[in-house]
Amino acid sequence: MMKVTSFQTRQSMGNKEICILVVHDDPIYRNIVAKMLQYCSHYEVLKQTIEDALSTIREKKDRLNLFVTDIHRSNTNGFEILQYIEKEFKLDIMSMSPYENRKLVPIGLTSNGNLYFLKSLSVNDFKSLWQYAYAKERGKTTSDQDSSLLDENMVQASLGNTSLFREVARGDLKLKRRESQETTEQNDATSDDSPNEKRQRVTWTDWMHHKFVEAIKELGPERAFPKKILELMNVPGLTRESVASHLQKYRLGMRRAEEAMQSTASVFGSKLTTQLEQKCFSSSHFAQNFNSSQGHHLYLNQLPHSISCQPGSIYSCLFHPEASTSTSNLGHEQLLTGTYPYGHSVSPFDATARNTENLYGFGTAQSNSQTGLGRLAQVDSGCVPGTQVNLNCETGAIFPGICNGRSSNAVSAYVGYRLACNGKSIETGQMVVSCNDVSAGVSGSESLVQTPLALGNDIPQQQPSQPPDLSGGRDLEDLGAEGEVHRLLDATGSTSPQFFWNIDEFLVPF
DNA sequence: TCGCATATCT
DNA sequence: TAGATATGCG
Repeated sequence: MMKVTSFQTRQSMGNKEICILVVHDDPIYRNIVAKMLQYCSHYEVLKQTIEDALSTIREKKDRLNLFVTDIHRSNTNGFEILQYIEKEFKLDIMSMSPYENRKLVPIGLTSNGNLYFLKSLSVNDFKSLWQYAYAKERGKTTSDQDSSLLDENMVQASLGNTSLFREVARGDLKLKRRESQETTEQNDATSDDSPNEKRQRVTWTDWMHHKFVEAIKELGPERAFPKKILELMNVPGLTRESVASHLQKYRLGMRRAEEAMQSTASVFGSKLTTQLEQKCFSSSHFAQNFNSSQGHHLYLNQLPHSISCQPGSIYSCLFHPEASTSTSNLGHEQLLTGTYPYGHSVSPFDATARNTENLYGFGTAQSNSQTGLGRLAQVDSGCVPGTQVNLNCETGAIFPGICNGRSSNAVSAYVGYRLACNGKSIETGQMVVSCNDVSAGVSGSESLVQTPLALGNDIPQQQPSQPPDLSGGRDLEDLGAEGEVHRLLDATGSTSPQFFWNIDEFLVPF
């Protein structure tokens, strides 16, 4: 696959340079966007108000490759402008919205082959924009094949958190692929066009890996050979060698996973889980909470970091409500695990449903799946190795003390956590969880607000002490499961990041 | 053509 | 620098 760098671009394009026009009424925003584009692409970037832009477009029509604007414009209707420019000048348009309004996506994408960003552009988006312009330009002059792959690279690189855009863009890509495939069917995409040239490095995007996994599923593990996978994947330009290489890595990951699962199962599955469960279930508060039809449960949506996801790895998270105000009965330390399948984060609850499908089964009792306690789950086979996955741990009944608090005051707790991968600590930290009185019978009144880190004043004064330093990656086995629990129980105080969470958004009734 | 070891790249 | 990807060989 063609990997675009500015050097290559300049070479391949000869004297022709990319020209991008940024149009925005706000001069500050205009300057920022233009500067970013210039910084990332080194190509000519013009910045103008819409009034000037129209004449510029007329003037430089042949040189312009990309038109960047904002559909939320104060004075003018952004969509009308898009339509006008597209019709008149047949330009590629990149539109964006500062608001995450999904309803606007289809409108933003009505233009032919355009991009739409749900949110304002990020640095990564900028880095990709000029590649898009380049790919488009190149598509005009050369075969569609490379540019279609480039398009996807760009899409991948520019995604950020805009998952909806990902879907839409991919749909668009698929269409393009189909079209280009029809026209280039005769050309064998896997053959080298120039024998002595080094093969371009393939970037295995989420999308490609997904197809790869789908192909393996279809063929079955025994018959999943590179050639067959390649055929099923049907990705122009992809070679059998690349697939073979990817398959090798994939199998290696699976093998490691199996081993890890076995060793981790023995540690977590028996000793630690049992011990913790006994503690939790012996608590009357916990039982009350658990039996409540309202099910007051706090969910920590996203731990304050993401992890590098490996297929088959088992991630676990041990929580410890460290301290609280007004509310007694904290101190349940519980083991919680999450499952992180392809492209998503799912809760332990989801994992139950998915377990039979594409996750490796992992022995958990029914009670576990309901509470989220003691669950161990595995990254499913479709997980893209090395991708950053947001940990999305639901703590479920982790904080029964808080949830069943009798106090009319807001309550909060410091929660220490230790993340482990395959039994090995990968991070420790803590966060603050707080909510209003949610004593029995009151539901939905929880009000946790995610607070920017900078607002230090909003962080309750009561400071826990230092959490244990487990960052050295010691094995659970080294410490012994019991020892590990005690270390966490000792966790106190820190200046590390603290978070509030809006649990209303994440409350899921049983 | 496959799978593995290892080189190369990023 | 490690992890991702390419390459060479039986």
